[in-house]
Amino acid sequence: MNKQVFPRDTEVDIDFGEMGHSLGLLLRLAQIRVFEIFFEKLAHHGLKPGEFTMLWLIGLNPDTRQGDIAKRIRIKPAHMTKLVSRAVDAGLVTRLIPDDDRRSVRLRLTAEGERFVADKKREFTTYLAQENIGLSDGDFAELIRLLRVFNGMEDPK
Amino acid sequence: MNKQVFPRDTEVDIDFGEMGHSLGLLLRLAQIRVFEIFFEKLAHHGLKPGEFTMLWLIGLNPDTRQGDIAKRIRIKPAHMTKLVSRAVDAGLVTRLIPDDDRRSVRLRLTAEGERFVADKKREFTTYLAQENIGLSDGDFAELIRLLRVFNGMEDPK
DNA sequence: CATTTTTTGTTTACAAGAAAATGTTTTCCA
DNA sequence: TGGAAAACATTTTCTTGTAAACAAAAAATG
Repeated sequence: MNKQVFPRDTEVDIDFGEMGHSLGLLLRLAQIRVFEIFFEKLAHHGLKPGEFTMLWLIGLNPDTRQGDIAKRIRIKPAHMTKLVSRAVDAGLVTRLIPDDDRRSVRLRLTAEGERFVADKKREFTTYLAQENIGLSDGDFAELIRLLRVFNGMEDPK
Repeated sequence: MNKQVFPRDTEVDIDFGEMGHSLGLLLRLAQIRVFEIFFEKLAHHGLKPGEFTMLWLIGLNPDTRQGDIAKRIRIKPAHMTKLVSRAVDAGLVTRLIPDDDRRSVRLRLTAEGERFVADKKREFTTYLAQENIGLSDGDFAELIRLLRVFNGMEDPK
């Protein structure tokens, strides 16, 4: 139930020195941790985090240009093309090329895509259960808040 | 100096919904942000974050097995081999194969490597100056603390 | 001891993602 | 208007990192 928080493997006891407080390194380690939990709990859906996020955003913002979606989640246009193609192939998304600007591509979920996102939504937003993260509710909320400020998504309180 | 007068950067105002509080997404966005600042300020050294971190750890923990270093910073053995080879080619690191266990590879910095790390250390630990991150000193410290707890590197206060 | 199993690192094949080049369509402006 | 520039998405090419197979050495086992 209460997973071990620190001794992940055979503790090798290597000194990080000041690097142990490097934001870049800490973010990387945290992200790997989240990935592990994600795949451990949600791998059976055959989706990767970014893929679900994209579907989610398309669902919330139908008929948005794919480039705008990409910009928002910081993925490159080239990569976005691939993700969208796969989602289209999977029957979850459709492309619409509007007549008033035939350069752009607008996206929306298919009926199946809507169903897919609705079905999975709960699981994908709650896979980080408290027992896995070693943070109190308050600390968890504070971590989210600070990251949001850092990312310019929220004003400091 | 201020905003563009012309319709630049058409901020498209895309709704994240609950995803805007997803730890995974927030970590990813934060990491991209840190990378950008890193390359903006330190690209001229021709080093990537992970490469410097590896040198740093070898310096602090001489004669450690390369696999143990890799484990600590969560990079895969295959990738570690490449990083070490490059560092050896660059004359910054030497491999030692101890007689008592000839499977393992121990690493240490060369004199040049020591000099390199010492020279760059300050810049690599302070590139995230306050103007760049939008967090107060207190919030920044708290963010570091929470990430350390999340990563099992520190007990909750 | 002899042989099986485990540990450790390397090599090879591949996938994810980014940069650069390309092809359209639209906008700008002389 | 008509040509140049910009906006978008895609295709191609490259880098980075991973997984899987492999090789060498050490430990375990009977």
